[in-house]
Amino acid sequence: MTLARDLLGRILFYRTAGGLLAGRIVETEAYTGAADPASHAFRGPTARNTVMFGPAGHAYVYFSYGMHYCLNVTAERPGTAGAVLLRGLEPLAGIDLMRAQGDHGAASRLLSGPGKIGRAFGLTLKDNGRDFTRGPLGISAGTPAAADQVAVSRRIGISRAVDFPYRFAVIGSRSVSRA
DNA sequence: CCACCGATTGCT
DNA sequence: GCAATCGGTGGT
Repeated sequence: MTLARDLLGRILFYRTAGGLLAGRIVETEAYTGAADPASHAFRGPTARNTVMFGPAGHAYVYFSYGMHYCLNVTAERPGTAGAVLLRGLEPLAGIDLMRAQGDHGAASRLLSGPGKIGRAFGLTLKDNGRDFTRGPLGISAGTPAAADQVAVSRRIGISRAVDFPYRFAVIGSRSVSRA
């Protein structure tokens, strides 16, 4: 849970063949396990959510609505499910490469949503399970968001556990998926 | 094997 | 407000 808040302000990067892609994390959501009906891990381990039950600091990527790939950072120790969905980032590097994926909107909106992050970064299931401390995907320190810059609210797009205050966003950022 | 439905997005 | 699009999941 604390990871979701702590990731705000940090830098997600991806070293691709074409160049470096990077963005400042400004919106996240926490998902846990058996105590969280909205989590993919709620009903226990399955082929899809295996990574959520593994060690912290790995990428849990899932295919959504038949067309989007969404990225999470695992948050707990082996055996305990937990992940943080990255929902919004402010583009920092590789904006031209992100646009090459087909989104030609304003730069500040290229990564304003979990599906958009997957699209701009070219994420697929090949990225599922990647270690953020090793390999092309990583997270660097950045400048952590101050407590008074963080808004806590309900998660978006779920139908169960709708009142859990597990969404964290940097106040005022134009790269947050929605107000 | 089959039917349901979603941690979304973009257009009407 | 709603269609697009399809694999994961759970029940028959």
